[in-house]
Amino acid sequence: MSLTTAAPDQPTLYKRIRADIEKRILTGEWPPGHRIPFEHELVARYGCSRMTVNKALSELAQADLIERRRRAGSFVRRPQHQSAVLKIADIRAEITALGRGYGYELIGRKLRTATAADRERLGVRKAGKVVAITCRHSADKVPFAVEDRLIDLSSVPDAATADFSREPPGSWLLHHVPWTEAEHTISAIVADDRTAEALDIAVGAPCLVIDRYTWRSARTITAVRLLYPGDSHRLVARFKGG
Amino acid sequence: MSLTTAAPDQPTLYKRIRADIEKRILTGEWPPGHRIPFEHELVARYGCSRMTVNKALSELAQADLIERRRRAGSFVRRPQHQSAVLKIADIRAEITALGRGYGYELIGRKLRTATAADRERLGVRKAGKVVAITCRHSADKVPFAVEDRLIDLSSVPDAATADFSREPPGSWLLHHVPWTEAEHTISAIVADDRTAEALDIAVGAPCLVIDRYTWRSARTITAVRLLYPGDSHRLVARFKGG
DNA sequence: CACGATTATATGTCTAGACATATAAGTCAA
DNA sequence: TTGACTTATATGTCTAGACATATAATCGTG
Repeated sequence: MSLTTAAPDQPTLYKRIRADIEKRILTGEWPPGHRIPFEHELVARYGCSRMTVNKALSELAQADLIERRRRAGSFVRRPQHQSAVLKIADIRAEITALGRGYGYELIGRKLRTATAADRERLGVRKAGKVVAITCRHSADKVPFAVEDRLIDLSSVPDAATADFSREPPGSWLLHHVPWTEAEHTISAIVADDRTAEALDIAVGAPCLVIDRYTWRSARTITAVRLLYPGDSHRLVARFKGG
Repeated sequence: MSLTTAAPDQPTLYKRIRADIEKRILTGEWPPGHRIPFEHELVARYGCSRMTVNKALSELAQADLIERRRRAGSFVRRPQHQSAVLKIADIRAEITALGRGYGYELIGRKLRTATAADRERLGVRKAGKVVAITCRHSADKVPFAVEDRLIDLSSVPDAATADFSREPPGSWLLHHVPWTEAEHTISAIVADDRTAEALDIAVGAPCLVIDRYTWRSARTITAVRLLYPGDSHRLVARFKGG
């Protein structure tokens, strides 16, 4: 072991500049609207080139913490309170992350020409073929969620022959259709007879509903409705901003 | 009007490079795991300096579309399906965005020393002062949501004297406490007597519940519970990734 | 063959310039 | 006072280099 103290593992300069400024914004020292120092002032303060401070400021602008205006300068933005990052994990991953045993059960699978209701659910015009799947996810043998899914076979032909009796359709799609976009709608209902039975809860008990509609470059892939017992399941979203 | 066609307003070079690569990833031409060309290859292809392609690749890495490994290269990442951006707007903004008339009504306001229940809800140890507020938001005179809020006065002393009879506490806090962090929990319940009356729905009807806990550099600010009629209100989240 | 040392290489960061461009601010005329 | 024109300036992008650093691949040795 050397006698000289090892230098603390300093982050790179541009990261330090970014962190310095971020701290002042987050603590309120530089409130919304405050003009942060010009690039050339930061260059002087940190003794580096403009590209270095530019990289720091560009990243802050990308994170929506500051707004950069030509000729005017860079300004602290007002907090962006309207968006939160909601973690919607794969159900299997969610359950195993809780340290519980994952169980999957296929309840029904039908291959059919899309009905009017199917077409509306998938948001398509043409009456192509679809697969309708109903299944149940459980944690330690206790029902965790029931899934009701429609897959558009004109976009994912392979789904017609996939074996969903072992593998959940969500996982299968994840590995066969990369980089989709999706829209989630969250609502609440009370359990009807069928739902109550599937989830092993009382009729009239609250259920949290997640409807997910997934597409890939303007092509519909799948529409899924997930029903969770409302008093047990909780979705947690964290975000930054007022 | 000139006879020469105006040049299309080209984006800058690094943006074009980024878009080119992004397109190949999103269309599946370069699937997850695919090694994208080395920086020096892109330099040759686009006839620019390395800093330019580096900027494009760095942004793709920041967006989690690619992973960069020293000595090995840059690789297309697997889709990050687990996070969605959930828009949780200010209720007033949400209602006016729907083109409906916003209404606000203060139901109750109490200033008290934190009870044990208050302390647990706020996640604090000490029994300081708090304000408890109950209010209702409506759209075109129809109840839209009821709010039940607790504000920690040791963090936000001004809230003790703020007038919440006209301004909703959410808006007030937004303008007085910038850049907080928050955690949302979403669940479902059925309406009890009081909730049913406040929302003008039937007892036993489903309600969507959002619990939001807000802090600022380790200091609790506020805890709020929002109750929405479950069959009418819908939260929409969009995201990218499988 | 297993394992440690060496080397090659792709990315990470940085510099000291350059020109482009949007726009705030100033100037001047109607 | 108002509107049109000019100018100054901060940011946006880019270059052609440089050295640092992590690590995949290779080489040597026991």
